[in-house]
Amino acid sequence: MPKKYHHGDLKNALIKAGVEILAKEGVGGLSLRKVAQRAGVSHSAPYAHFPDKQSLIAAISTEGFNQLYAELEAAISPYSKNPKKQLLDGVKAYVRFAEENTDTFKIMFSGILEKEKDYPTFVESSSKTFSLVVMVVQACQDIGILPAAPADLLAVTIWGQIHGIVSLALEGQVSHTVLEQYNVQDVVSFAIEQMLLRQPN
Amino acid sequence: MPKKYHHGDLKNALIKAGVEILAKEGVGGLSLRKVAQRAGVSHSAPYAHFPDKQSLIAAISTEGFNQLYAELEAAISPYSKNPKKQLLDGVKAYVRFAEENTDTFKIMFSGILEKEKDYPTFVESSSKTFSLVVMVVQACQDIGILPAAPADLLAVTIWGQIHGIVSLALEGQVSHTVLEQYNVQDVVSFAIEQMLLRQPN
DNA sequence: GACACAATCTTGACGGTGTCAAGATTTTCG
DNA sequence: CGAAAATCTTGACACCGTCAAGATTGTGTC
Repeated sequence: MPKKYHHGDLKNALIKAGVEILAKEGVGGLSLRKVAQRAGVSHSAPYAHFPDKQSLIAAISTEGFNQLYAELEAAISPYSKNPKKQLLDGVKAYVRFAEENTDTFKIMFSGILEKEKDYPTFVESSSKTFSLVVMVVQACQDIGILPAAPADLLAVTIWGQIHGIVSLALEGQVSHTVLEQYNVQDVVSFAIEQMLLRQPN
Repeated sequence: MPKKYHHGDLKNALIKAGVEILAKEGVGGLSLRKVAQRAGVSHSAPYAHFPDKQSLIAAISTEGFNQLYAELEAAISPYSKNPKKQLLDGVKAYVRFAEENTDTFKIMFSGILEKEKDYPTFVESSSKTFSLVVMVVQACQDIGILPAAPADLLAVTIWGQIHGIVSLALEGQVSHTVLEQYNVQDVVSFAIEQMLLRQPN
């Protein structure tokens, strides 16, 4: 429980302010000075907690991955005995997260953060999330609805597919021919069904 | 053939300068003023040809899509009687383009351009490229190596998959578990093979 | 409890950025 | 040839990330 001591616990307030600005003004509107102002401190107060803007972005992205992890976890955990539902619901949760947090999603995946591997907590949050995907994929392989293959390789394939469709849709790259008839969730559901093996029942 | 009249044909020189800066300094290093300087004109000369920075970015992205289209076309056209090879080689060309033009690729797909639909030539170039994918997918369906489904829907699925894997890899999001053992081309090839139907021979 | 030290925050400055207005120069065209 | 339009320069503005110097507040030690 962080108590206020000087002005409050800035670090987190700055991250929160960043997320809010991101949601309100988009990636282009995110500046250190605006974040500082929204947190009620002067323009270079953030430098007591983040060495530069990239660092703040890394923190916001990390927060995003933590939230994504939590939502995936929540979508998956009720069905530990039903891997197929885990896969379908997990994917739905992923799409929902991207749609509801468009700009956080962008900042997490669109290369705005330039040297990801310099931020260990970011790397950890992101690979923890990936390991969730691997687990579900593995469970699906065990019951024979996904083909036999290295689980991490297959996981990249599946995650990549969902991620790619969502990204293209977010970019408005898909709209004309397809998205007028289907929405993103539908396209993604279709994609996953294509990957599932026919059950030999 | 654009002749020099005042200082040369700026518009194109600016686009070219932009691509070069992009390749040399990355997305973060791209500024209107640097572009102008590299083209040998003063800092606000670009405003005679582009209303704002977004417009220049749109032009660079459009150029990128034209190049991508050309490379896909070149990879595909020799095999008009072999859709499977068209699909595999097209995908390889896509990955190669992303790897060789990392930052142009980013600018094309990473939401840096904020209102794509305001730039008709951009929309046209991008959807022309998409239509190539649809064509190949349709040809593959005709010979029964891809499942029956609306061609554009299936095309989004496949393009999305390739695009997602490439994006995640470019972001360094995949490295730890997978990319140490496989490279991007391998992962993508694996993904495509998963989608192909077993021939009933 | 006092005091030195460290953490936190403010103020002010620097160069770089996108954009606009005013004016200079050049091309185009009637 | 001359007027009008296109092109480019100069200069200014607000905003940005970042740094240095100093003020303020909390922490740990005797």
